[in-house]
Amino acid sequence: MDLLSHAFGVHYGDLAAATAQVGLTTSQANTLSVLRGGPAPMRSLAAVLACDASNVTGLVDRLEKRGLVRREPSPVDRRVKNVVLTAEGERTTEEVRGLMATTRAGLGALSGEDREELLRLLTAVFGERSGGAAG
Amino acid sequence: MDLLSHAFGVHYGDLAAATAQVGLTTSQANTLSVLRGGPAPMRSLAAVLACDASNVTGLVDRLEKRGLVRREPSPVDRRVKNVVLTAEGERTTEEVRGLMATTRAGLGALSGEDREELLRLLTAVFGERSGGAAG
DNA sequence: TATTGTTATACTCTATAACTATA
DNA sequence: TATAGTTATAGAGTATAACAATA
Repeated sequence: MDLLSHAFGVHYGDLAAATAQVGLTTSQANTLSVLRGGPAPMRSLAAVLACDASNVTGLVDRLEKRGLVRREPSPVDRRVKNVVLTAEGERTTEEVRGLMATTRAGLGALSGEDREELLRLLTAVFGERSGGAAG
Repeated sequence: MDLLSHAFGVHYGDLAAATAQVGLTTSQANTLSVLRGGPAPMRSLAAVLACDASNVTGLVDRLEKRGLVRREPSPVDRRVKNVVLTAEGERTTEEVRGLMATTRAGLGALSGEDREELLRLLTAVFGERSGGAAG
């Protein structure tokens, strides 16, 4: 358990460094990561991000101000606003993913077998991965 | 990598839930966790927690206000204040550890062999664990 | 009536810069 | 001069409560 905590701490450091490198917070990067799966209403974002809806307003405000996302009115429900990645938002999202993929050298050093084994064990403990929600 | 992010997200949720259950934030719990290894000057805390020293002031302020830690003047350097866990601080720290140990059912369901294997792989990727710093 | 998104408010975390007491 | 801790300030994340528009 202590080892798990340590691993998570290291990973969080990796993530914070990668996102800071493109001028984002981890929450902002996480939001972009969710939107990589397609547009989502504010309310859905709040559910996936496991935070209050009022929080998403500010989060999207800041991302929108940087031109990374865009609010679009829903064609079917005038209460709803869909949040969409802009072209620059997509680019930035992939940039963070690229940084994360190359940061942790130890992961690349694993043999194919070991990597599969790690995947199996993590899935057994933490369940299936669903979207791209990073944390 | 997506799987790693997912696992970390789940683990962070576990940690946030466990700490919230005793009325702490993850940063506060993390601070207590570090102090479990013994008293530490404000400056050392900042180094271990990887944050600015000014930050630690507020962090310790709030923990002290709740009676979980205590500031003690260093006998050898009058500039230094050592932060020490109080009895209640120790109790709370162990409570969080207990909650974390029992929360993730999948971990307990692993065989002894699998657990050793997971330990080996995580160490290979993220390095040795040092203290009890959770994150 | 219920739901979506927003605003107002408050607390925590975080960093930078300036300050004090001490070394 | 340099270091330890604090304070002032600011921005970001977070939650609760109240609100307008829409369903």
